[in-house]
Amino acid sequence: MARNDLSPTRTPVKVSEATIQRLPVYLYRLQALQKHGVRRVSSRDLAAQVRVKAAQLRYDFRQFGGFSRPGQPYDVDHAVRRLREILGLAVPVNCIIAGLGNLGQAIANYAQFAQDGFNLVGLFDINPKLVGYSIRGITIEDIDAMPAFIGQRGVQLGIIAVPPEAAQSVAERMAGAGIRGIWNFAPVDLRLPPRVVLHDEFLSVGIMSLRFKVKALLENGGGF
Amino acid sequence: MARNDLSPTRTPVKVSEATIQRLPVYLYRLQALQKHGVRRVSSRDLAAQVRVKAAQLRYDFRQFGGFSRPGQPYDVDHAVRRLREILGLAVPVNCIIAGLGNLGQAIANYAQFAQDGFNLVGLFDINPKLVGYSIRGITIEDIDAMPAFIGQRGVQLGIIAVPPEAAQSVAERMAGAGIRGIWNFAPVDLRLPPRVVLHDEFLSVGIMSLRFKVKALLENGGGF
DNA sequence: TAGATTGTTAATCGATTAACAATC
DNA sequence: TAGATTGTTAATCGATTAACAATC
Repeated sequence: MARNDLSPTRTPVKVSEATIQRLPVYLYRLQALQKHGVRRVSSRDLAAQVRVKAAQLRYDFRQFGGFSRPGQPYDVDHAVRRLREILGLAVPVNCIIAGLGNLGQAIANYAQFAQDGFNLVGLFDINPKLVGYSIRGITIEDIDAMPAFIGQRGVQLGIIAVPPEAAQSVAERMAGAGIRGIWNFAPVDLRLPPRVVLHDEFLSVGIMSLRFKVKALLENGGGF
Repeated sequence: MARNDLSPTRTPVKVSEATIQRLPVYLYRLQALQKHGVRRVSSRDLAAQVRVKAAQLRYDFRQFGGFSRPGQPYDVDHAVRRLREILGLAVPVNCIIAGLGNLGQAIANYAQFAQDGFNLVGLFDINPKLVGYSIRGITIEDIDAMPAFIGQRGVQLGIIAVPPEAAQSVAERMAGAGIRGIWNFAPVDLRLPPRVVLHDEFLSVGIMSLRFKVKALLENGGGF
């Protein structure tokens, strides 16, 4: 493939899940440096701050053509721009939340998302007590209104925070209405057409694996 | 190492992070089968349901001695017991939450945790408007009361849901008071003594990686 | 220039998978 | 028994890392 082909950043056909998960971590750290007025940072320093090896960070960046030139540390502003572009944060997308129990409300109230180009445009629930109630200026509607809303507003991402029993049905309605990606908090293995990207966020997995590691540490005093 | 050494399940010294993260997923699926009255399940079927290869599931189980014998499918009840034991869910642990904004409250209200042996015993916040308020029968106390509380109640796990700026200080106070593990929701790279296990739960990473995958899918029509 | 630092490659490491003997 | 299925090993695959030439 030619070196400078067309658009500033071509997404490589194959990027590992591990790399994808590290990109937002790099971005967060770089934005924190930016806030502190840091202009340039080496792969060694940045990597140490997010607990990865410098070689890994450079290898990750290189998959998108690299962010600098040999001998020159990274320009913080430039790296932030590149990462935001790579992750797609530069172009705002419309999102909706299905399920406004405690977790759904917490997500809806998380203001940071707006800054990263996640436009929350709709909230849906099946509970009549919640329908009509507003969060951050958005009125909760009945879940039956969701499919039409997705089509009309061009909603790309759906967030599922409904109880496990309802998750598959909600996911199917999202997929049927043309949604592109689903961020699923319900501890259920959803079945979806392959054109819809699924990202599971099983919080219980987090605390259970923490507990396993604590147990292992106490038992063998280090390592797992 | 001898085959049947002592306690029913010895935790191997080295279990990969990937395996650790899959154990709770197996457990959830098996519990769902249990609820549906299923008594036995093959590695092939169980693996398909959680979208892993059967060989991987067997390899995961084998790290803890295996859950059955050649020719015999897994006994669902037995596998559930083994997994709960392996993960340490059989022995209840005391947990606290620091930070009761939207996210902290959502976690506090998540009832499922109690069933998995996570006893929520304390809630702490710095905001005087929240102190004194109760969630699920637990009164929110001032964060300054946290260290003594950890020692007195033998709290093992701390959940950090405070703003990023406050996270490092809260984490240090938890660590100083003898906590064993921290489940951190603040998008910050915490520095902790190695005797404290840290599990980061950066929700933004989830939605950002979802967005990246959606973008990649639209650009190259498949693969990443 | 000399020291620092990136991009890049090849070697290493570790996780996944296929294959099959042992067992029900 | 014959078919199904696990435990187990070795082969494969992919991710991480060390090393260094190129460049500032």
